[in-house]
Amino acid sequence: MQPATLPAVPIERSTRQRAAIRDAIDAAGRPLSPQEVLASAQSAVPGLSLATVYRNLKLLQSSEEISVVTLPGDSPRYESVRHGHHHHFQCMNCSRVFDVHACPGNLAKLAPEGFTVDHHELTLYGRCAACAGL
Amino acid sequence: MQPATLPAVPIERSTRQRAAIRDAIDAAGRPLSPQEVLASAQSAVPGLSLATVYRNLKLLQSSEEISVVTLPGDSPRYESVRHGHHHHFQCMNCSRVFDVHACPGNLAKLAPEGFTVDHHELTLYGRCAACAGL
DNA sequence: GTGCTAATGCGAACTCATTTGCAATAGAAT
DNA sequence: ATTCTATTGCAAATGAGTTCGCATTAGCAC
Repeated sequence: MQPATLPAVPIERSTRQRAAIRDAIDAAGRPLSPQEVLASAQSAVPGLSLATVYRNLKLLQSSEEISVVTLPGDSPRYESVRHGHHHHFQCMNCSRVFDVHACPGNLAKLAPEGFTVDHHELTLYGRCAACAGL
Repeated sequence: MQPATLPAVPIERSTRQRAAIRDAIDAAGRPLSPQEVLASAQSAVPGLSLATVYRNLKLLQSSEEISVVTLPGDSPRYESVRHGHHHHFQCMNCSRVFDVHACPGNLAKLAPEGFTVDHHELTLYGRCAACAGL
């Protein structure tokens, strides 16, 4: 099930924490888990807490700056909404998730008779460039 | 991450409960959640408990009779190993999962340079035949 | 600078799927 | 029928991820 898009709600104030979280996600170029966001944003704001990461992930979704990426059997990742339609690759060694800017397309015809297809998710599994030799 | 295939372990005894669980999954023709397995198998064994469903799902995996289906952002489903390589469709209305016996194929080339692709998962989302009109 | 209150950090609390301890039940070999 | 122990049902316990209460801090409008 895909999360319904929340109505865009303005964010009241700008804080160092929020900026660090937003920057971490924008800079990553791949979907980050809350833990990865925390680790990355803590280099800008050392005292940053995981609760604040979660609160801001929710706010940034509401303000339509980031979107959720759910992969099979794994907890959600977050990425900038800038990336258009694309898919994901998960490394079987390091578990990191990468963007795949390609799409087989025209998948609606794969569905059984009488089914309507709204969207799709494709996940590739294998070794990322860094883990390929291991 | 894909679960490693466990070494096949023989099941010791045959019980009404296990037979009902196996039958429910074989008859479904689509991946069932533990709750769905419970509901279906309870028509054969009214007193069946969810703990027994979980225990048998694990056993039937070990004996390589069923396999796990993990969908983005949802808990695992189970299906008979008989089905070969295929994909899934999840209804956005009733959340049920159906098999899609088709595959876009040749997805390895979608991955970034230096990445190796081992396997893939594709999930279609939309309305199943029963929910299409709603 | 002052005041208002959104936002934060902390730890406790919660959710929900799954697992486990234990006494009772029931396959199946004898 | 007897025995051995795998299996079951129940309820309590787990575990990972996420949320919440509350006192404190810090944007930002004035």
